Amino acid sequence: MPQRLKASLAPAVKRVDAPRAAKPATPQASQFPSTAHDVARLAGVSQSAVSRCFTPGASVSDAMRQRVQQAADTLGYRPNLIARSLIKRESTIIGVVLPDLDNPFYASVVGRLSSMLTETGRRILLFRSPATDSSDPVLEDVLRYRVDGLILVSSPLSSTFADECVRIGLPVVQLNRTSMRARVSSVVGDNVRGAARIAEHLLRHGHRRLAYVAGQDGSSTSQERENGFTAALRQAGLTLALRETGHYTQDGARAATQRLLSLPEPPDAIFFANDYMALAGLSVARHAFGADIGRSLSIVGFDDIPMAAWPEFSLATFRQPIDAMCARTVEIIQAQLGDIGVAPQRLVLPGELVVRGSVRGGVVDPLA
Amino acid sequence: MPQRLKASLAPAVKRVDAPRAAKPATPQASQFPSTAHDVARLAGVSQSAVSRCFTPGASVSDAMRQRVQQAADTLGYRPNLIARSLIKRESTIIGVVLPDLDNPFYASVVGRLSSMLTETGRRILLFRSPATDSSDPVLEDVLRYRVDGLILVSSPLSSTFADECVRIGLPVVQLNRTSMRARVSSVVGDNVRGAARIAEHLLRHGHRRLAYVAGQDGSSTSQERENGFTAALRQAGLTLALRETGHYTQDGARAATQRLLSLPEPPDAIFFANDYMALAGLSVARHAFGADIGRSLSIVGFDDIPMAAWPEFSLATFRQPIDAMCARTVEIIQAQLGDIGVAPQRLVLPGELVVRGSVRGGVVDPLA
DNA sequence: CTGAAAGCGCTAACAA
DNA sequence: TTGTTAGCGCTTTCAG
Repeated sequence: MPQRLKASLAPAVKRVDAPRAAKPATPQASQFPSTAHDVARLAGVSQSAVSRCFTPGASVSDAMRQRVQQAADTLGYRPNLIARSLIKRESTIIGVVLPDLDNPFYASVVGRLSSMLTETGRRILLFRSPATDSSDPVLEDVLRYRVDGLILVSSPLSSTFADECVRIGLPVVQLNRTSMRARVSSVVGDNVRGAARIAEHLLRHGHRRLAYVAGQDGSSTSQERENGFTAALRQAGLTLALRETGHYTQDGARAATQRLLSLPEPPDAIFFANDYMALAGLSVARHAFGADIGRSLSIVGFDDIPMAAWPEFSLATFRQPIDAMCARTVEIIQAQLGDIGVAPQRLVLPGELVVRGSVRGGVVDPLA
Repeated sequence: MPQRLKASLAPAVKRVDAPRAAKPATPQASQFPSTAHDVARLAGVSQSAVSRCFTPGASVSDAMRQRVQQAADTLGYRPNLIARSLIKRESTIIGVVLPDLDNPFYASVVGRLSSMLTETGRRILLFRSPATDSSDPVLEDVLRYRVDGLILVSSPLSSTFADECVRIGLPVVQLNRTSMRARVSSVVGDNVRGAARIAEHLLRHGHRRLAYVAGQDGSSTSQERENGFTAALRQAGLTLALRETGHYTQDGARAATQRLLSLPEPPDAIFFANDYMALAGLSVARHAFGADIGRSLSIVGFDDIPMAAWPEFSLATFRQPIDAMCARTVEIIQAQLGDIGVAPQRLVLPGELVVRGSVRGGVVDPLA
């Protein structure tokens, strides 16, 4: 609501109860939200009394509360949280930065975070981090809003920026990503172990020519999964045969799959850095290359998004404990909110290998 | 950043340049964001000069700009948008209310809205509307944040609340939903026509026992689609054979599909109120009932989310112009922001029937 | 219990 | 061009 008629500034002499800017004759026409002052005037009480009536633990007489309540109702008064946060130094809004809402995993994360944060009266202010560039400019922007906390979903964080957040006492949590250098809390699934479990399963079922489709180079998540995967291969005396990057997009995954399967010696198993890519890859492999998924070609993802379980895909994957991850994230924010300077936590939550029909040895859906 | 040490309030005598609250000895420990005042002091200029340096069109000398810039840099100063919005009466934040981020259509909408709004420096404050109850309590909450505009994605809006928004001059747009009574702008696809096109196609290909799986009763979108569908049937001398409600959820859609296909005389075609439900329904029909999709049973959705085109589903649908819908929505917000009291618009954007393999007469993917 | 007054960090007249 | 000043709407001492 920008262009409110500018009230002609009062002269140097202070005028208590100065009349507000002239309002249009028609009362229903563009008015503006009424203020505590308006309510106070109507109720014939002080403005601070009004404030108290809207403050949980304040001591107000019943009579006062009545008067104020009624005046507030007739004026449609709603406390201005912007003004409140200025003085309370607490905005009740949490900045959430994420790369992409099209990935169901992220969408689900945001939904859960929103629900959980709402329980303590907080809201999400949404920001998108650029896929490739540094997200520092975005974060710079977030800070201007004086958010109470910052959650970076799968988004990068420079250590200088992390330091800045520490300096100003802003709780920050990286979710589904970490930074080696940045001294901030993070909550991630057990990427190394999960990827190793996947590799072991693949090896156990006779796969020898394995490919990895990375997400974004530079993403800790993708790197850890790759590390866990290749480490397990190494342990078996093997190496990663092929490697592509899908940029965490479905287009990227399709292109990567196409390149892999067009090779003279294509892989006999592909591990994608997440389900979102794996689904796209699986689909292309099956329909564009006629691959016999789960037999001549095994496909595995990571996350266990709902669609992975659909019989159309029956995608083997490593389940991330998404609920727990979100819960822990919110808890860390709360904890740091209450007690500044608590040491940053780096949580690694266990997941679970989910073997399905897209890999050898997987349970084929009896209904398929 | 709540518990800044409360500065002991200054005595009645006004003290210019009053010292701030004592800061911890360790400068890197919990400090707080520096203010324009801090910068001014360090640079040896007035606080308003600092403000000017961060105001695009202000007249500031180069010397001044230099001094201030440097001081600001060393202090890591960032203008407090909360404070700014208080005086500018403009928060640069847009409230977005939506029921569910799990539906890819909504997720995509939010992503696009976010991108488009970001171009004019606005951010999204996210709210979830309850699926069933009135969303008025949520909206009540939104208003406390003094958002510059309000976008309701597929969410209900009472006329009393709509009036309230008009009264306070808040731009509101309903996206993918309308209210008969509420006097607010809305942007929707051509639900009636789209549904009619779907019915016509189905009838033309010999279907006679048609079912509709509604979204949410009370949702204008679901109702319009049903109306368009049944109207087209009526025109052909038919009526809707069966009707279920899927509550816009995949579980609901699966249950509805199960009920329909368990009937002694199951439908030969099912029209789901959106793709999100249709995909789930299609999957269940195929795998749990062995339905021959696109032959003995046709399935159609609405929206044309990306997955509908995947060969696994090849879901026939009516494409909603999601980009245009988001763009129009943002434009309306902008327009009302600039000129209060413009008449509410009710846009109905044309869509396009997308015939695919899930219906008779559909193109079967050659690669399938 | 209530009101007066100060001020959160900022912008915007206005005067110099 | 720059500094002074008066608030934006609210919370919070501090008196009474």
